Amino acid sequence: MLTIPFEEHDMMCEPPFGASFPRENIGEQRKQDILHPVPDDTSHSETKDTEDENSEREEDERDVCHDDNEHPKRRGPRKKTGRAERVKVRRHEANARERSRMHGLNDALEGLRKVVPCYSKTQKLSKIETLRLAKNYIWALSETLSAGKRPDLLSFVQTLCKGLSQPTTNLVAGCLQLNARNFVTDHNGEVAFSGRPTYDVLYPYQSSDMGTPTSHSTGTIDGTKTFRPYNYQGPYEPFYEGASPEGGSPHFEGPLSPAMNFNGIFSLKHEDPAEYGKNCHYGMRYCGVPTRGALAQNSMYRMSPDNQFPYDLHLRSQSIQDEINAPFHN
DNA sequence: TAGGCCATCTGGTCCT
DNA sequence: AGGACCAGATGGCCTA
Repeated sequence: MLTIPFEEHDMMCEPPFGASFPRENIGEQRKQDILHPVPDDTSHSETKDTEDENSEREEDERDVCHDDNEHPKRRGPRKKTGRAERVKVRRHEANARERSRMHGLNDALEGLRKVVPCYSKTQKLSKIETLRLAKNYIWALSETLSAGKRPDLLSFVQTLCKGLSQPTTNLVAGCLQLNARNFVTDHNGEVAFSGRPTYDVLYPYQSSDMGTPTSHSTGTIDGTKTFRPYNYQGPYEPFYEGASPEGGSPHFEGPLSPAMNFNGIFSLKHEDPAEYGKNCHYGMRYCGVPTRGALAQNSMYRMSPDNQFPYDLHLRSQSIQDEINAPFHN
């Protein structure tokens, strides 16, 4: 606890150490101190803690103490103490830099949280889970691109949840409107699906019957839908034969495709509406929102018959929606 | 209360 | 010398 303000250093530049000297460089507070000096006796009642707190300024003040001829004042035995204080000052500065650095790191991590499939302001992913999910997400998207066809949702989710804790798995599944109870993370971090397939719920428009939607995106997995038997040999399976997100990068045949704009591929189910559109260009439950260039005739992303996104699309603005819909009106 | 997560401090190492 | 980066230690907070 401070017992006195930072006035102790005055003694270093005033008698008996030397005569008066120019004070052009002192701050406003310093000037105030000069105008309203602290009684001398207070400096003698200073505690050790106070000395520590004052050390930084004291050291700086010593450095600028000069006599009228600009010669450094004699510091005598205080020099050793000053060196120690200098070290302490540097330590404080290093601590501040370290804090700042970690804040920057955390800011970047927060940015990462906002672009991985599951983001919630109220239920934040931990740092490690954010990194794991991001890695899995990149992996899953890479697999999708390399497979060149619509991803199998459950495989996709399994990939996303690989190595994640059960709570995070639940959160991801919840964000995708899947029944979290159906995804169980075992002790190896593998995610097993133990429920009914939800394929049709989230892929209402099959490639073979694009014009005959079988369900609506807002359907629930427990609803009375006609489910297509889940095929675990999804597009990722070949890559999981000895490979996984825990291993190396997926094998790509031929040149890598330019990254598609998957920003906002998943909805932010737990996010406040106000934040919903702010963090993603296009928020949706489960639907890639390719950019103009990415959406081709053979796109893996299926459209409803009226060329509108079938998956409960939430757009940040009408202009964005227009931008998305534009390619499909051509 | 134990365990997980986090922020912060701290000392060491490497680099400029 | 000083800054960036890293990892270990520590204590606080929260939750099951």
